[in-house]
Amino acid sequence: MKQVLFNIQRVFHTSNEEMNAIENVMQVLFLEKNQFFLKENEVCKTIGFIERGSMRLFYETPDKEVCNDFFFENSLVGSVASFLTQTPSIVNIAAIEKCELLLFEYTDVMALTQKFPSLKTLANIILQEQLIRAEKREASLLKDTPETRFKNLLEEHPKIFKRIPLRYVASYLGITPETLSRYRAKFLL
Amino acid sequence: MKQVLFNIQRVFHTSNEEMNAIENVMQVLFLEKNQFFLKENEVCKTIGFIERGSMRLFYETPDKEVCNDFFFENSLVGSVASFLTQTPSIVNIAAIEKCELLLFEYTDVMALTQKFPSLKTLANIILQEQLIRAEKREASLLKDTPETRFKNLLEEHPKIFKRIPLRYVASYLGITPETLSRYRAKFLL
DNA sequence: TCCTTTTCTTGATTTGGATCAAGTGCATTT
DNA sequence: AAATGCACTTGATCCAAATCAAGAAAAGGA
Repeated sequence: MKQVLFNIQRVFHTSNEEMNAIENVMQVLFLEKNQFFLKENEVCKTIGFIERGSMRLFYETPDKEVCNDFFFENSLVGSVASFLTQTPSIVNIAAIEKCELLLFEYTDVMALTQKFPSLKTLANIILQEQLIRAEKREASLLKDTPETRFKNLLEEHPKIFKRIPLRYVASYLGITPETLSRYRAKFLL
Repeated sequence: MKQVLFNIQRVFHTSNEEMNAIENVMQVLFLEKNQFFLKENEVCKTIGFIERGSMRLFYETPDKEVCNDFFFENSLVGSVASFLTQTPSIVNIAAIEKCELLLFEYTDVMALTQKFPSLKTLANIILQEQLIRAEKREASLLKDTPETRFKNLLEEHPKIFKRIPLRYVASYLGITPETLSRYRAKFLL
């Protein structure tokens, strides 16, 4: 069984019937490095779970790309805002490494949660996690210095530095690659 | 009838039965200037609609307060993340001006949306707005310079400069009061 | 009202990170 | 193995905003 499904069952104790229903609507998608999952102004029609690989969420601006988030195995990927409202996305999402994704169509997700109210809990938890993540990130961008953000990221998600090109990490921290390089030197990384 | 209820009905065409149900569980709360609505580490047990007044959402840090958002008439106030999960909040919310709020308990909201599925649409829209707001703010904090953020805020929400003490606005923009003061002078405000 | 306190402004100085500019290391291709 | 192109590092300079330091102006309180 797919890793993600296994974890869903382990955490949410979904019934066999529910698991079957989920598996029936699920699609598998492979993405090559740098391939897009979602482009700005497109509606996010499917939500994905990452089985293997890593992705990044970013904004295009006239002069640069701004990287806003990273996704790894076992996490949800997509613009929750665009998916829920079925309106054009303001963000882009692309693969950093080769990825294997499990996809769920909007209509299928709605039908599933309609049929199995208990799955709504799962949907709600996902939503809440997004909100909490956004709240924390907003706070960090306002109250922490770039150097503090670097140290926090290093402590909380050291694997990011192993798997993600540093220019994306720099963008995520809101600094230039040069500054990130200097922080790394300073902290003997 | 309360302004907020009037607007809900106008936008969502809620039935009389639904409006009565809403009014029955609704409580009114008056807050004095600087009074807290929600403190860090408390669970956000009620969600409020502002009938009159203004409020701010902020974080405490060892050396300073960081203001993250403002609320005015006709908007929802509370930590959506804490309210939905019924877990301790990481933010504080307090009145800036005298406020009149309409309160809804968590259990009442759940019961209402259970009984009237159409009200879920309303709840979902509120949630989506939060997500979109957070997404945009995150993007702005990463990609815009402080001066650009100032100009955007001035254009989109000029009333903030009229009603909110400038030190809170500075904090919201992620700058010092001195810098905000200089921007204002520069743009002849 | 006057007095106190807080908030906002203005000026001088400092500083952290950006920018500009080479250079180094690594992978991919030929 | 040489050549080409990226990604990253390192150094020098510059600049926007922070900090430090007085004042001026508003807001509250007696």
